[in-house]
Amino acid sequence: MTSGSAPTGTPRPLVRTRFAPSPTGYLHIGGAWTAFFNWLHTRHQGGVFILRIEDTDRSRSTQAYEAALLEDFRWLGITWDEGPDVGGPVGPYRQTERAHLYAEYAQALRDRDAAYPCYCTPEELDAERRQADAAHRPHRYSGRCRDLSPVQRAAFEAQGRRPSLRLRVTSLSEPIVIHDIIRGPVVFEPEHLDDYIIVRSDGSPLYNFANVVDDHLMNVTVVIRASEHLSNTPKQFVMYQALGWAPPAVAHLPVILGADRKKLSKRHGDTAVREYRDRGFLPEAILNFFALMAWHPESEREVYALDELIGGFRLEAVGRASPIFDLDKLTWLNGVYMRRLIEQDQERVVDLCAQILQREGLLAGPPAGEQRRYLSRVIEVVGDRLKVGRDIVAYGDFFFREVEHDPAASVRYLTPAAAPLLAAYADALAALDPFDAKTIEAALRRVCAEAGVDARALIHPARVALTGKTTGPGLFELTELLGRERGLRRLRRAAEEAAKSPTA
RNA sequence: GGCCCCAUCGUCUAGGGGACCAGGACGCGGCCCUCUCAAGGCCGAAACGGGGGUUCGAAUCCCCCUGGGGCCA
Repeated sequence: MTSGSAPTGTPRPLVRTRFAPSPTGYLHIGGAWTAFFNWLHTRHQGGVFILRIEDTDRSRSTQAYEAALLEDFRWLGITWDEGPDVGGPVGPYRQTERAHLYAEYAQALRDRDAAYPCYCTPEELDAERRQADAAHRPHRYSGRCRDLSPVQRAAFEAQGRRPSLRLRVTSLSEPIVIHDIIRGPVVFEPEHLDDYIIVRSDGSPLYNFANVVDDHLMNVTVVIRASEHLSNTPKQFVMYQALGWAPPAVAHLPVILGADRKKLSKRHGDTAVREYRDRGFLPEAILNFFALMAWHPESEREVYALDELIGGFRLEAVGRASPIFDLDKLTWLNGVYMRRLIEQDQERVVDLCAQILQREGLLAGPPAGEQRRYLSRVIEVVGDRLKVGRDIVAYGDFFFREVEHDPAASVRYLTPAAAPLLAAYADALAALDPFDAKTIEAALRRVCAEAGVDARALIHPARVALTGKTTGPGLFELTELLGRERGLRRLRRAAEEAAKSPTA
């Protein structure tokens, strides 16, 4: 920034957004997507993105999950400017460390009589609800504690009752209109609101209260969150009024659905970002894929660099309909990025595959030296079959362990007719010099020509012999990499097996 | 059950009154390439949920219905 430049006119208010996860599990695809749209909008506007930890549910929140959350965001490349680890001017950034603030504003509301203590027991409230149900009326709190006298309150206290705190919702006849950036005006009739609890009898604040206090104190200017919170918005709107604060702008994103059109959950398979990481997905592919749900950048392309996404992002243009999570498309996109990476930054692919191979028990530890070069060659040979990291196992496991013949492949190709061909081929390879893809191919074709058979009659059995499968990398390349010794052993073993195989 | 949201190919989407007998992508099918599988190339099937309006004209605007979803209970 140039120090000499004079500011002109009113300074543009800085955009401040936040993502506020609960550390009760691993980062969810839906949460990551929501955070990403927050992040895109903020980076587009040159604003500040805040990470706030909503850990008020102490029974389910853990430090381990919080650490995992931060780790997953870092892995994705979603960075925050203020948060529990980096701090910031409006901290702390963990709700459990902000208890004094909720207490302070709860007291302020009480002092102003905008909130009142409610002594109803769960049983009494339950009875109210059942009555409403029986009468087929929507249940709202009766408000029986709304106008208790000091004497009545003292009497309840004397009984040992601990009050919760309820917001006195001034029942205006005016509808509440939320101007949602994505959805436009959304109207809520006030009679559906009741005096809701903002602090439990144990003193812990409820979501709609803590959230409002935090967003306001953290100067959040736009709340971008999933539309499952849309019905909470009028409650919060009333809260802002009670506190005398101006509410932030809101934008409600649609909810990501599974193939059955239900909210994406564990039933649909992997929903944690971490699981995709473990399967060998690339963060840049995931973000690119995220950008294609409920939004689409400019042109008729699917692949976008991150700075293009930031440059072109428009919150108002985000779709209102819920997208279905399409794993096929993510996998395809990951393949696009993987192929590019093999060309441009193979070391990253090596690291990715190494981790997966270790987890599968196919590598003892992080590969170094000769082993690393070998893995690198395996990746080249597997080539564009590698769409996700895990494919290294599906296509290249035989490079790291003994072959196991797939039964169906064995029945089909390791036949008595193939046995002499495999044996002859093994003999030919034994004498080969040099031992490379080119000479290997020539040797195979020679064996077939001498036997008067099509090359396929040997190629397919040889692949099964060497890899155990009917699909995979080119036979000659993989044979070269496997090496003469292992190649001969596998071919001869397969030749024996084929000779003993019953004729079809 | 109450409140709210949503609706273009199977899926992600473009489109915002005439440019649309609706474009792109994934997936699917066929062909080419080829030692298989991928990748790549070419071709193809595939959608405006229904009904009323408004308008000279509606995928686009309005209403109703239907369907789906979310929240609360």
